[in-house]
Amino acid sequence: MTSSGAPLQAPIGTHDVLGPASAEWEGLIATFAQFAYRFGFSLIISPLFEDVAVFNRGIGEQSDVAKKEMYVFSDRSDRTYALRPEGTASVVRAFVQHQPNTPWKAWYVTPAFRYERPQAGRYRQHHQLGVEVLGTDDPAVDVEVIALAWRFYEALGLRKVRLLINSMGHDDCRDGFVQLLRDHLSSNASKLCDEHGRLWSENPLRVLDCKKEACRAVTDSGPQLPDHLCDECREHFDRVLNGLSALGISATRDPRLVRGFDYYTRTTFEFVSDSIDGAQNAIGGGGRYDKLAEQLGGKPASGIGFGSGIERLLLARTAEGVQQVLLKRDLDIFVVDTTGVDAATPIVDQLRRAGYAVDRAYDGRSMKAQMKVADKSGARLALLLGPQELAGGQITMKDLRNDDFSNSQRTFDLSDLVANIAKQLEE
RNA sequence: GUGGGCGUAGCUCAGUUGGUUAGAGCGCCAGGUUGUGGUCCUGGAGGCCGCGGGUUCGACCCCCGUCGCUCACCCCA
Repeated sequence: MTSSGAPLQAPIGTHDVLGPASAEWEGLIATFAQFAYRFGFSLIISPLFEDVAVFNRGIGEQSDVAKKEMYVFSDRSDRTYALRPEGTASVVRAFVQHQPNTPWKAWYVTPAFRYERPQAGRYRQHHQLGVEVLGTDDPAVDVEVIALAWRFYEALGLRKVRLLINSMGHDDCRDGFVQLLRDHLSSNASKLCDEHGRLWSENPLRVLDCKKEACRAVTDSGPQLPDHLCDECREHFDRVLNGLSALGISATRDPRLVRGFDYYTRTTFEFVSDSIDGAQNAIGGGGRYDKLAEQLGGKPASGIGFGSGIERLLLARTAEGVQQVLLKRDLDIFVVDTTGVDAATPIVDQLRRAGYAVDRAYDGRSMKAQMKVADKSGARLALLLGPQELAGGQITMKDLRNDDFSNSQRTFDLSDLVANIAKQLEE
């Protein structure tokens, strides 16, 4: 279990994002930032690790994540921290700590860590982007948060996404339902699947989520969550459903949808991609958490949010064959210098200060070699500096996208450089 | 935590019933006379064949272990 001798590599279940993949990531994140901005959210950056209590009290000590998937560690002063396993708890902790004016709308993009066996669409470090709204329980906010996710997925080109939605109820009605469910499970415990036959009493709601036939049969015949909502919760849920419907967002009610964290109340929802085979088809999810701020030691404040896994969004995009380019980051100019006196450096600096994206070759390679690099860089223009140009105070500009080699370049005085480039790039 | 598949150059992969200097394509580097890219041609660099042990005269190939990758179960993003 040591790393001695073996070549260093990224830890199990983690990966480096580089090359074309990083451009896709950059585009995805930029797109989300744009949507968050349009919807009135501001970016929040909070610590990657928190006092372990933030997560234990947040997502629930009985949840699988808290029990066996968290990266917990002690620092040199023996404080116990955990790497964030999800995005919401930290944001709510920050809300409690700083007490910003409400409603408070924050968006984030962050790594999340869970100690699990990796497989397709599941990693020990994955990345989420999401939003949280605190300080209001207006159903219009539920609708807005879901709509943000929905419109974002649309912008990514995803078409095979389904929205599943449920209401967990609030305090009393939820607790009442759990009691009924507990009674039902208790008298049918022998019929449950192996795992839940043993564990149902720890967290009865989880049994609803079990996909095994045995558990399904038992829960089908038992109490149903939607039948036990109080009048207020029912009205809230109806307003959410109506609001979505008014926006043309179709939601499928799923009474079994309880989600993995204990903090959810009322609205819960999940986005699944029908293009992804296998179990990792949830590309996003979220819900309302009206007690979480209190659980983290703050004043009562309602909240709702959603998070989406970047890796799974990309998986879904690939599965759907989406070719859409989200972000173009082509270079404007590539500078080739064969003068031997590094004439490129001040030119490159001048052009970058003028706002152009500029790169150059290094190591004094041959003009042919530098031109090949220029070609591969994707730059629109190449600037050539050789002994001839140097002697005459000139520079040669070549349009790399012009197929006609003989007519693709011209030489002019260095003092006319920026003006000529501006003109050329306009075309 | 449990099970299946796989680990040969930077990447994708060949490698004949175990037999001598381990190959290809792509990429990379250098050339193809006079300072110029995308096609083409030539040459070159680059591999403890994941790691350790075993069987054998001899192992990339067979056996065991180990590490890693991958897929699935569980759960989730």
